[in-house]
Amino acid sequence: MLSKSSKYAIKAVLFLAIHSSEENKVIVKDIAKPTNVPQAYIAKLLQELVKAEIVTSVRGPKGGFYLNETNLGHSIMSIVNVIDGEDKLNSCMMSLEKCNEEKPCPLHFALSDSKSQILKSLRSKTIKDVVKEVKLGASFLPL
Amino acid sequence: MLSKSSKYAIKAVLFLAIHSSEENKVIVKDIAKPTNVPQAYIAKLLQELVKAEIVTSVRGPKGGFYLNETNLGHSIMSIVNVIDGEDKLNSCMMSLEKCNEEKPCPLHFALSDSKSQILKSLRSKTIKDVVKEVKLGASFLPL
DNA sequence: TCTTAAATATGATTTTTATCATACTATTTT
DNA sequence: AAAATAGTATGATAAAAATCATATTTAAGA
Ligand code: FES
Ligand code: FES
Repeated sequence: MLSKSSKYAIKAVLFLAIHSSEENKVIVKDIAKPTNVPQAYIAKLLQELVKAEIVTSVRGPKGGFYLNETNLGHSIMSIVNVIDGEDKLNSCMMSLEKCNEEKPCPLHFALSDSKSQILKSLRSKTIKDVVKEVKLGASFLPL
Repeated sequence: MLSKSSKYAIKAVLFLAIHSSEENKVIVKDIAKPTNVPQAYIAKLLQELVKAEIVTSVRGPKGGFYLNETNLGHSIMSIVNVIDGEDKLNSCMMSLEKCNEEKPCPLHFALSDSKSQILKSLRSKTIKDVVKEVKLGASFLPL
């Protein structure tokens, strides 16, 4: 479904969304431990996210990572796109060049609707949206 | 989503379902080419499927692979289970031990319904069902 | 300005997945 | 019985994904 890397990235971003701010930056070590992701690995993923401007970083002492308002507006999908590439999730379940209604593969009708819904959901849900749910206690950050 | 191996396996099984019978066995070479899967690789996958009794094989000259009536009754999910293992598809999108309603991860509500539908669909659809659709011209085998 | 604490860049290693190769076994045909 | 044709078993290699390691850069603070 999602690569391990994408899952890690989402966990880290959501963790930051909840626990960080410009005045309250978080260093990799303090992201890695609670999210239960190998430190050096999440560091690398964070670098990609910084380049994609999904998270903000500051170097040096008192530095660390946080999400600013713009960052918070990004969709969950955008995280996946940065880490796994644009259309990893989008592709046909049976390796047709492109999944289409004119020449659907045998699994197309069984799966395509649900898959579209998943994509739609990931595209429309922003980091901020998800944080709101977590803060309301409707869902929980896994470790 | 599905591993390459699972996709290959599904393609091969559907190909057999459509083009083979006990009187009309198909040899690996003639599965590999039209399905566009490396021959030695599909051979290996087929062995697993034979062991799992999802396809039938006969050795020696005039031998090959085919699907009998029992084989045709298996679900698409059973193919995936044999190749990728039982709960690769089943797992939480954020690596919670087990995906559950009591302690849902932040993506649970966004995705869980659609995912359940996909699973349900893969579990309920038999090889025979899919073949029927293809024979009616409702869908097509990809290469 | 020097030390220190942080991210960043780069690349090596390990693990997993996919692929390739080859020797072996079973069955048919001659 | 021998030869030929099929799958089967096993393992080697290659490619990709995940993990680990380390040197470099940046900025704060003494
Ligand atoms: S054509 Fe294969 S999933 Fe759409
Ligand atoms: S708890 Fe994560 S998808 Fe259900």
